[in-house]
Amino acid sequence: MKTRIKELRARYSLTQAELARRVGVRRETIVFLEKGEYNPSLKLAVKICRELNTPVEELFLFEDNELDK
Amino acid sequence: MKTRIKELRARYSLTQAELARRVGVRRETIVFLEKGEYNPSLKLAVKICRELNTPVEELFLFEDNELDK
DNA sequence: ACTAAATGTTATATATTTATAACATATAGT
DNA sequence: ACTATATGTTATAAATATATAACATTTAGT
Repeated sequence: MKTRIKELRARYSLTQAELARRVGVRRETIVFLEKGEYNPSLKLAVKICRELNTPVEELFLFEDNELDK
Repeated sequence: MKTRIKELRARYSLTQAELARRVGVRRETIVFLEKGEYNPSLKLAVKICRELNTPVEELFLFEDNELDK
């Protein structure tokens, strides 16, 4: 999974720490998410989307073969 | 969290078992999701959305106070 | 070059999702 | 009423997200 969190976060001049604080997780969690190293809960994903004013499908990008099985 | 999975699933005449099969989880997982009893992974949420031709934000409905903290 | 702040890394613990299995109830067709 | 299929329930195990803490590296400002 790829994500545009880092890009959007920069656009709003938010630090990882500040974004983490706003959505109620640890900064390390944001680091892992930005690296695409894990698959957040839907609730966390939606919270981040709201902070970054971006729809879920635009912030989190799945390759096609990642979704079918 | 509320969800319209059950409603949309009915619209497409899919059983829980068939939807589960298509998105690669157990039927029980669909049951729990339809009851809003848990917060799926983003990947699972997106898979279900694709099967039901519905954007994430329309299939999974969070109360406002559920997201801010 | 120094400093402070931001970002990245790693290891371990805890919480929550998901799998599995077995059974119970409901619904529809005959 | 019987049967098959769909849905719901419960308990336990396994997998994975997230928390926590401590430290390392990078970046920006002075």
